[in-house]
Amino acid sequence: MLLTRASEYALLALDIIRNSEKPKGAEQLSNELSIPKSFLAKILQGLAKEGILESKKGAHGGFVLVKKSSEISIASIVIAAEGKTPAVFDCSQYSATCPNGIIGSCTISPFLVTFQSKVDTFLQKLTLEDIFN
Amino acid sequence: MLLTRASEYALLALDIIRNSEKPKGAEQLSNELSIPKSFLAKILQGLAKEGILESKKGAHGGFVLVKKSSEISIASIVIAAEGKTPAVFDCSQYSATCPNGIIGSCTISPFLVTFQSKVDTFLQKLTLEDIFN
DNA sequence: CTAATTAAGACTATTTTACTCTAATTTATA
DNA sequence: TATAAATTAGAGTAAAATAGTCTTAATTAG
Repeated sequence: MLLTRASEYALLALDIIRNSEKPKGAEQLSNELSIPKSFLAKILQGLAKEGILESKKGAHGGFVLVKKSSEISIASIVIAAEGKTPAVFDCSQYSATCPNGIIGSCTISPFLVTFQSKVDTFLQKLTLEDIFN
Repeated sequence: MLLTRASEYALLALDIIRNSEKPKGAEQLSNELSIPKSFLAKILQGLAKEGILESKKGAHGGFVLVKKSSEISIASIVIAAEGKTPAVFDCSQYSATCPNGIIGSCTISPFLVTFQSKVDTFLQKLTLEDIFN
């Protein structure tokens, strides 16, 4: 799977947050979505670090969107949620056992690069607004 | 990751097989590629079951291509190697814990369907010949 | 002050991936 | 026909990634 539950939860939460006037707390979101609170909280922290959400601490705190939905790419959300770009196939993690010995120089490398860039482009062009309208 | 090592090994092996006149054995392929023999053998068995390779048992046996490179889609190879279509995000495996309760009816479903179909189309249109030429 | 909330990070459980191992079957060829 | 070279099938295992939990600290509205 290219995406994990982190991306799923991030997108589901962002859809609620963008439709809310007031900050939404992690607990409230986890209840509305029926997903684990501590896991969601961590994902939301990641989105805040990447500047997608603003987090407000303390009573009546929570998370709010920083930018307009149309200015937030799905790529940026997924990267923030997963902690890395979603990889079609990650050669680098196998560097020690790469059959060819040299990452990026094997016969399938051109295919992988093309495939990855198709995925990247698709996610970069799509915005939060696009997918919920 | 969308693809696993099974797809990587399948593609690397197919590139050698298609350039060979005689059947190529699993052992020979695993030596040439420096990848584990028993794992590769299992992957090749999968390709044979799906009709991508023909397997010849016994002495001087091995694997040969059944069709022309230009008639073998990357999609069919990956499905044979992985045992399933590579999924962008697999809701069904989470059916018990789907936040929405009903698979395929949540707010992100349209996005996932579109994304998946982009990936499927890309892999279906590409052939073995395409990626090695 | 205090209750509500996020922040950070260590920890754990579950699932998937990436294999291995063994025993059986098939077949070219000597 | 015996034998060595090969695939076949399936159970088993080790390592890594995923999907969480838990605890403690920091912040802030009222």
